[in-house]
Amino acid sequence: MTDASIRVRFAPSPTGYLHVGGARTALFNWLFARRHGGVFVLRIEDTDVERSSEEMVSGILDGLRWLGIDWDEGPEVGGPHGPYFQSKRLERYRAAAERLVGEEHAYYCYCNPDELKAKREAAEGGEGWRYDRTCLALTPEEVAAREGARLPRAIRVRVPEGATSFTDLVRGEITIDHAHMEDFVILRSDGHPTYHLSVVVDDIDMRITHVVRGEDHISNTPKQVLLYNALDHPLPAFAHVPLILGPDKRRLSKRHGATSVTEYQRQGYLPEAMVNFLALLGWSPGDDRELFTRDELVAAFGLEGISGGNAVFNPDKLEWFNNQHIMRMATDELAGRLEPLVREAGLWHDDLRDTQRAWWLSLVDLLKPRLKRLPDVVEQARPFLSDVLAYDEAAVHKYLTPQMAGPLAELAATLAATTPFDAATLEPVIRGFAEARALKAATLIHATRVAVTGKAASPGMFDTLALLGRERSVARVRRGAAMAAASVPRQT
RNA sequence: GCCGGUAUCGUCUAGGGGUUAGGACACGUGGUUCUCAGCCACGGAACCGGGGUUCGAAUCCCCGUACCGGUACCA
Repeated sequence: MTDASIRVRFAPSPTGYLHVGGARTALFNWLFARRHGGVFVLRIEDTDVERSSEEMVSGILDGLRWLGIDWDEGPEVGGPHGPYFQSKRLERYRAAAERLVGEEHAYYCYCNPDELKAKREAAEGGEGWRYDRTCLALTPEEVAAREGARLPRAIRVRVPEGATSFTDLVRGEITIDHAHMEDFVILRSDGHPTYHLSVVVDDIDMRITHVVRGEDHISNTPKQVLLYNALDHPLPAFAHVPLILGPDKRRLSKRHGATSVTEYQRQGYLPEAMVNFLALLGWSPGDDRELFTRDELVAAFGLEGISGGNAVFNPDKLEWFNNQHIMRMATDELAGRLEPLVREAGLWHDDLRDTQRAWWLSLVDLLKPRLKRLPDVVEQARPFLSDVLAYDEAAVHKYLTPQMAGPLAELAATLAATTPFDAATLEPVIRGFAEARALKAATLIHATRVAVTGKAASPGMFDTLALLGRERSVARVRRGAAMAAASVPRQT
């Protein structure tokens, strides 16, 4: 088949928000489609009416959009093989199920679900029990009686003797003996299809060529293969990707902390970083590259690179990716993403958009390598954006000592006279100033830092002063001098 | 229980019949330096166990073990 004919899909069930596992599956499908110039379909599997909801659908769409995973067919964009909500395709499933009954690949089952459940539980340990085919053995009279009594009926597949094999692109050939497969329900008595039916009917209708999904579906695949065969339709290619686990190697769940993409968005992760990180969870380009742009991922992606084992979600590495992507992002773009956060913190003023724009960009540049997450900008930019300094008590005590009062006061005067007020000019001036007073430059700089930022850590002092400007620098150093003079020497 | 899958540093992984088993995160130590971050260098750290095949197994095969998944009128 040609590349352009490749069609893949992501088919989430809207019973929760988009979690990282689903996002990773969506990403693999999307990367595969984009790599081959194929089509990426988004389909909502909302046949479980009890657990599905509209809000969840929009949450999932938002999550995908945030990650930059766009779909060629699906909700909101439509497409030639819609509708893309399973709840709107019920007739398709019913027709398929009835067809299978007509062709004797399936049969009606009038068994009461509660009774079946009881039988199941009554069986040895409740495990391994298979449907006893009560309804397959029904005589025409018995069937007529049940129909006459208007008993609700489900449709079950008549699983033949034998075994089913299929080739998984990640794991090779997989075979399962039908002895371990019961006559599974494909249409519930309420007329809704079960997953096995709807997924197969839709994948056929939507011309899906490659089914790329989580490993949790691997055991279900033989059932679906049976359905493809019964429906007389060729199989798509299957690729089952490993699952994402928590640090305890258990399947990632809420108790491991944040599991929804929205949560990571909220915490200040870049979608670029999330995508990069997720792509490398269970997939490898085959070489030593780690940092990828979206386009580079598209160019490098292939199903062959998917590994077999499950992968533990490592938040430390995600954070590293985030910092790396922040550093690589164009300053003006980063500034744009930072703005809402700064605004929210009450530190924004509109001059930063026009007259002060260059200054704001310089600040962002300075902070770039220091941001692990976007919100880190608030505390780090605060000394630059506000004149209300929150002095770190320990830092004040350590560096704004009485003996620094004099030097700081003099430094303020020196700064007031330094021109131009830029880092290159300030550095020799300040170092010379310290030397002239037999002070270690470091000592003076530390004191100046606390005076000017209130903290023990900040960007380089000369850059900091330059960015602050002469006026604010002088005022803050003066104030620092006063604080130093007023501080009580450590008693020992 | 039964069925299926997986197994390389703590974690993500590359590799794969003969390699000093490579990279990344994290960690540790240095360096750059005014602090922090970043950056650079260095370091510790792995082929689940047992059999077999082979001149040679971490790699191929079998068994075991562990873990994950499935075993529904959930998806």
